[in-house]
Amino acid sequence: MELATKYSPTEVESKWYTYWLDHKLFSSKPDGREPYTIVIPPPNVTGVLHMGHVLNETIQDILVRHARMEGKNACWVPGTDHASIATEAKVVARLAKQGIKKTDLTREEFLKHAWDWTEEYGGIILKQLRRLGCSCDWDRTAFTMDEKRSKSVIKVFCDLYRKGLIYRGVRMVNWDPKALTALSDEEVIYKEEHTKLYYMRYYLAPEFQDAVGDVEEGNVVHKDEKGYYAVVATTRPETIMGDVAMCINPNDPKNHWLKGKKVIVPLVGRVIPVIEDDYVDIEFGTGCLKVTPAHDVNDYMLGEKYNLEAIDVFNPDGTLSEAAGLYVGMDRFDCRKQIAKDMVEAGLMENIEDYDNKIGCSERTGAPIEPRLSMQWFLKMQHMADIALDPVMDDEIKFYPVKYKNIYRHWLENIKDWCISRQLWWGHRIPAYYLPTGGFVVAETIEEALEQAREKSGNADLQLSDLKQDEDALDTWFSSWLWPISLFDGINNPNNEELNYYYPTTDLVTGPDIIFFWVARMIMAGYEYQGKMPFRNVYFTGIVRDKLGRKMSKSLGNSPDPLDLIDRFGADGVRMGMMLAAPAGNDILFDEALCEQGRNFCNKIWNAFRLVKGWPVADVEQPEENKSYILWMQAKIREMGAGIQDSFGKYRLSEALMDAFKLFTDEFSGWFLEMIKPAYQQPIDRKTLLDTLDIFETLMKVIHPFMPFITEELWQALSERKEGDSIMVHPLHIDALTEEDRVLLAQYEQAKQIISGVRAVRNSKNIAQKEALTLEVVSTTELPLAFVVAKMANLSGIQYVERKGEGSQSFLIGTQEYAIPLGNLIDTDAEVQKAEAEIKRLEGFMMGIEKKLQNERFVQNAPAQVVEMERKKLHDAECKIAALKETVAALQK
RNA sequence: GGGCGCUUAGCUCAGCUGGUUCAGAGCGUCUGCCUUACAAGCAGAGGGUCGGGGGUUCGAAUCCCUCAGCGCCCACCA
Repeated sequence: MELATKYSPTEVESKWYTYWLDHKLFSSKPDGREPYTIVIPPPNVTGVLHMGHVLNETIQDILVRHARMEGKNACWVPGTDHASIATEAKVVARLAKQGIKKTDLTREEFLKHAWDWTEEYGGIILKQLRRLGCSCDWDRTAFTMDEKRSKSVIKVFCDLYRKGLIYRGVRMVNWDPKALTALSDEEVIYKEEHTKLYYMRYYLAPEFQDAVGDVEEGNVVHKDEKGYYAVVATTRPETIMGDVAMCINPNDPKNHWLKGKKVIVPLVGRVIPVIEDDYVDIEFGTGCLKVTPAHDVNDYMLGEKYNLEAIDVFNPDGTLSEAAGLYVGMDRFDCRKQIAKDMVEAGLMENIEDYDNKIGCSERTGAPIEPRLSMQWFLKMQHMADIALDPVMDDEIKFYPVKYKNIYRHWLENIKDWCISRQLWWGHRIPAYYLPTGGFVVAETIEEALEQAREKSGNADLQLSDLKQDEDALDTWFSSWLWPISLFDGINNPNNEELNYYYPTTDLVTGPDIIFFWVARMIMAGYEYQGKMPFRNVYFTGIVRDKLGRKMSKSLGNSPDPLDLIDRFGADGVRMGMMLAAPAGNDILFDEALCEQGRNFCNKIWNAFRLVKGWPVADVEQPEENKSYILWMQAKIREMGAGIQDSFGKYRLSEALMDAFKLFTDEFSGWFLEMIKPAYQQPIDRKTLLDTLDIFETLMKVIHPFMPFITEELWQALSERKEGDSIMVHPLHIDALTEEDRVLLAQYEQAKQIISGVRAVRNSKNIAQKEALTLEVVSTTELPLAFVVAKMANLSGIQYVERKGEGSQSFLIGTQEYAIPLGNLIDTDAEVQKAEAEIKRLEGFMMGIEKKLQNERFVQNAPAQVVEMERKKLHDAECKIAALKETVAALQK
């Protein structure tokens, strides 16, 4: 059958993926083999595949398939994350389009919509992973909110509560006024913003106006016709309604005169005391700080310390509350403008300056965070940090690249308690139940809660309906942190067979952006609940950027659709394109041209296959040369195979791929196939063909982790295979390189250099490959691989001569001279010039070495072999110069 | 404001504990080839005083200091 000259991936890919699924080739069960386990970083259940996924999942698939080719029991567990904030926001937005407000729905009604949405869009991304070729054990597909995972989360919450690690309290938290929920510190992103610094006048209360009197040197006193006043600088004038004090540093000479005084909050008219605390930075602004305990963490701290009232002037949505008294109902930012305007008009604004400020924003909604006092649930983190730090610092868990160890340590050493409650419905509902008489109990089920409640209250008549469950849901990461355990049901069913076999998992592949959200917390949960690490290695990927280094974004339109790329270049091509650009830990500058290279490589493999399959076979004795070629190719595979294996061990996947690419393209296709290629219309002997097919098969296995589809296609076509058989269940064994291999490889290397030398002469003289040439070897020693050189350089003969003939163009490999008789094709002048230039260069080179060797300190201090090497270099250069001089002399005759 | 990392060919990067695997790879570029596997290919070639400056050393891309540029993480200066 005629095969097309171009490889077409589309049908091949869908054919084999279906085949793999039909024969459950990705499925894994505990057995006697060494396990290799990866749990997928669960993508958002409603997400769609983007380039970041392509990178991440390709790496995982390569690692999994590589482990499988090593004969390990590879298990890649897929799943999705309920992503509470993101999904709830999407559902809210969708309902809004239908004219439905979340507030008009009950919790149950809302959750019904959310589940509908999840079922409708959920799992799309998992389907897309199949297009990429991901070899996940799909029967294990999990969801962070499925029954087992939910039960695990609740169980862990109760356990931590019982251990006293979870507590409930009113704290200053990061409030997202758009999503209307509290966030953890990690969910706040600081953004540089150009804002204003407002200098506002706080007049002294009337009873202190006359008390100022004479002030000592160094005080900065403000006074106008309305009296004495202090100046406070703030970026947030809209919070003045919450001002309860003004604070100065006791050691600030310029504000000494304010000590013990009271001032009037501008516009508001409230009289507040001047307090003193050295928290205040003397250098900033005027050294006067307005204290708003309800709206700033530091002010809150001051409020606690000095027992000040906290006036919350905002509603949850960021509008001004009744408590503000002024501007009620206005948005906080509109209010800022308005208040500034009003204050200027009232003559209360001293000055307005431009100011660059960092604003904390919600990671999900982008809304500026409002520090807000509220009742929340927290997890104490010190204990968790204590158990999670050492394993990473001691390399029990290895990070690639290692630089993330430092970042990890810094975070753990400055850990703060984790706010785990979210004012959301989509998520795991907090298993706390409030009693009608006050207080609450925490239990895995409402029945247990009732029991506890009856005991706690001493009221045996309490009914289920008397209990009210906490309205809040848990932070999404409170379920993700259990993922490596909960996927094997290790929380509900401790010490089960699966858990004992697959846990700890082997590798985790993820982005450094979730090192605290997820990686660190999984390590905590791993040690807390299994007493063991959750994974042995963490491979941090880079961020996928466009080829100009810009982040991929919808607004820039620089983010290609992965499925479109797969359609155009094939999944194998896209995988290779992505990996070529992806050294570990570096950002990836993605360029479509790399996928083109991947596609071209597929085509190369395809055509090599066509060639090999097209040869007629003869049952004749295997020629000696062919034996040699095969021994060499096998040695080459052992040599480069070791390098590839080494790269895998260091997670340098782009290097492993590059080596596999070079092995196939240069060594196998460029050299080996050309060596064994029979003469025109001649058959190949059976033994050589079989050996070649065997080598081809080995190469397919080497490449398989990177390009699963084409390698399966060709592996299946290389010989008769049984139904259900696959390349992936035939492990790849590469023997270690032997001493004989090394000798043979060196000889072939030399032969290749001679061949390239001849080709270079051809090129410079425009001599076609078809035209056979004679090679003169200026030596009496025979070339060890003359037949290789003769075939590959198309030589009609090799002559061993004492000196090269007239009209021969020579070249040097090391110190050995070779020449090609060219008759009158030689451009004498040019050759002389070239030779003389080279002589000059070598003479300069020699001078440098001589100088070095004359330096006694060098000869004394440098290791003997280095000195010896220098002497050899000197000698070689002398030989080369001698040969070149002879050439010049001959040319000039 | 603290901490970390990066700067090597036109582009993307490799160069481990200083010395012939030290100046490399892939892509791109240039030249020549439609040679019966592949022009999505083959053969060959050019291209970098290893960010600047200083130091240590017999010897520095590699170690130290410093400057410049870029990037990341953390942090309550309102």
